[in-house]
Amino acid sequence: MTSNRKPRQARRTITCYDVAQRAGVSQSSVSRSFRADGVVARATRVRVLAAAAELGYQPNAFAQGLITKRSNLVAIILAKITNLTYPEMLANLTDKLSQRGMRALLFTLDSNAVPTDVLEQVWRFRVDGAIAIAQLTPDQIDAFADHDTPLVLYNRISDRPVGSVCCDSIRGEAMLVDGLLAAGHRRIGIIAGLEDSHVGTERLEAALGRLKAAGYPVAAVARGNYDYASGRDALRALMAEAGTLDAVVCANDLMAIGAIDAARDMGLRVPDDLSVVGFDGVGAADWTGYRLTTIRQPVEHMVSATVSMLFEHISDPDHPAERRLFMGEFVRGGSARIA
Amino acid sequence: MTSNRKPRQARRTITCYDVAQRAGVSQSSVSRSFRADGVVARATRVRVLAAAAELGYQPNAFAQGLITKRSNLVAIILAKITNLTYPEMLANLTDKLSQRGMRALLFTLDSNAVPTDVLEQVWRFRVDGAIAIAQLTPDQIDAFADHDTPLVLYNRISDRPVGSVCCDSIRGEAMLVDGLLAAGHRRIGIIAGLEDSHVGTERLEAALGRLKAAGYPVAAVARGNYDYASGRDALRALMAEAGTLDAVVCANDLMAIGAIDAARDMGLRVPDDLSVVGFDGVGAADWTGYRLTTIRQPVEHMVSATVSMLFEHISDPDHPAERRLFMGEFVRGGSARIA
DNA sequence: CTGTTAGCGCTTTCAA
DNA sequence: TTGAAAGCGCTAACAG
Repeated sequence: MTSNRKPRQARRTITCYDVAQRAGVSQSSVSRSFRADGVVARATRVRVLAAAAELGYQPNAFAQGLITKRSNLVAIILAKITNLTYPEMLANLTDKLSQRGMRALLFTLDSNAVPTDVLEQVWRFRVDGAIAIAQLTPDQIDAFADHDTPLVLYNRISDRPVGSVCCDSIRGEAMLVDGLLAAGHRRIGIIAGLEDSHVGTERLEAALGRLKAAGYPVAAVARGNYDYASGRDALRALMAEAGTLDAVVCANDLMAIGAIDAARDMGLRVPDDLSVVGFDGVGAADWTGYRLTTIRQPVEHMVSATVSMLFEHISDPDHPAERRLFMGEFVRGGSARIA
Repeated sequence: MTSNRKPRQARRTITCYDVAQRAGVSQSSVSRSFRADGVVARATRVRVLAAAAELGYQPNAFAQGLITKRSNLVAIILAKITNLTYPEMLANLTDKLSQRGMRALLFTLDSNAVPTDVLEQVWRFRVDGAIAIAQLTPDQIDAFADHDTPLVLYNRISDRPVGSVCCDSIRGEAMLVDGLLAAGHRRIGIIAGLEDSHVGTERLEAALGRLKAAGYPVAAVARGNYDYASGRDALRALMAEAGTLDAVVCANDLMAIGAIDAARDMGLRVPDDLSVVGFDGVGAADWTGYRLTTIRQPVEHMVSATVSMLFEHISDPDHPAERRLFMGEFVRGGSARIA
């Protein structure tokens, strides 16, 4: 009585030797047939590809990577995936990467900071490049240079020499604040983002500066963490502090939406009693319940730019670090009285 | 005059031989020191690790994978990333995977169907397992078996033997429909999802069946594609077709929110004039502007189950296919008159 | 406990 | 245009 257990690994892993044998060529011809630039007779390639198809052969990316020293992997280091503009961004990104033959190795982070063990994994996989949507320390950025790994920051900058693609917070906030002032708003509050985030501080500074320059300094400032509930809470705090307010400038759309709901809860009409503006242009900003006045980030273009920039660095390691700053699109919406 | 161009690759890639030399041990001792189960004298390991740290050495995952035949990679095949419950899910997923030493190789898809070239890449990278949040054909599922690659479906099922983790649409819809009926609703419309999606058909069937069984067949059905705008449009179509309606059952929250906004646009009060229920329990469902009555998927538990199941298959290839069905949580909300 | 040795599956000279 | 041969950086027997 023999056991019934069917043998594991009956189907031995198929290598290029199997294909070579079946096609009646050498193993190196198989290799050549699979590379676009491989020098092979057309007939040979056809025969090899046919044999490969019959066998269900796929080249082993690990063996390839080991010898060519190209992994065809790009690390995506993503903080706080809850931001509603990220899903769109991520899909776009993996799409653009795969168009260039690259796969996305995804790392998500709880916080904005990047733990060491994440970078350790990045090094182990010898990624060809990395895109960070998270805050890297200067040392960490230098580590990328040390590892000859091109890096591009998305909506972040650094004083280290590193490429970055951002949406212009300063001009965006300026448009918003100027519009509010021009429409006669005078007592303006701000719901700021986190202190440890680049856009957080930049958007706050921009709004503050613009208000001050106009001679109508900010009436009150509250901080949120970019989510809906924090926007709601921040609005209440703001009203409690300032007593009355004409308008509120929010560091992102989600908090702006929270602020609108809080204002309505307090019996305020938006925009009649209170104007609210956001930033980002997420999907929900368009909903008829909010029709948010905001700055829409040109996500597609920014992602394209990020990927192009990364590839420039991959193909030319001496390519100088560059910053690309995209202007956001003003979305009039209906949540603010703006001329 | 020598050129100033600093030599590329000055910093030759560091291998375990470099570490071995520096630590004064053999190369295999370096290898052992880096594996948790490696048999080495404590002192040796300390010396090796110190040398490695000084040199900035990290084991090459490709060389490791080539020889061990374990890539430590899990493919995540994700359709339609726009669904608002996915960001939460994705972050959760990569997190749980990395706790088990696995990295996420992310593939995003435009449609619900999975193109061949995506699977081709999955094979090339010899992933240790895969999680599909996308519709695979029976043949494609068989291909995973042929490649000895464990697979778990998330919120999808198949008649092929494959593991899956789902939220119970049938009992969820039943709770919703029963609640509506018990509260006296009689003319009930449905906004269904796409026909090619598993939850789409299942939720529709469940709601239809429950209504029919109760003796109050559906008043009207419209289809949407799960996004906000399609929910809005579907509600208008529904009202045009049915004339008047007590309640609308929507296949997901985003469409339910669109439906609420459309109803309000038509001057209907929710829930006084029209009850609206959704499904999923996304973040926006909680917003005070909507307070959606819905079924919340236990995303965290579902993700945990998915990852556990995947690892059971990875560690025991003979582990039988299993379906795990999680009950969603009824969220009373305020968008429906339910006892 | 440690070193030696033989590959993992592929790319890439180098000759033929 | 093709094949032979030498590794890429590592793991895993196998002796010692």
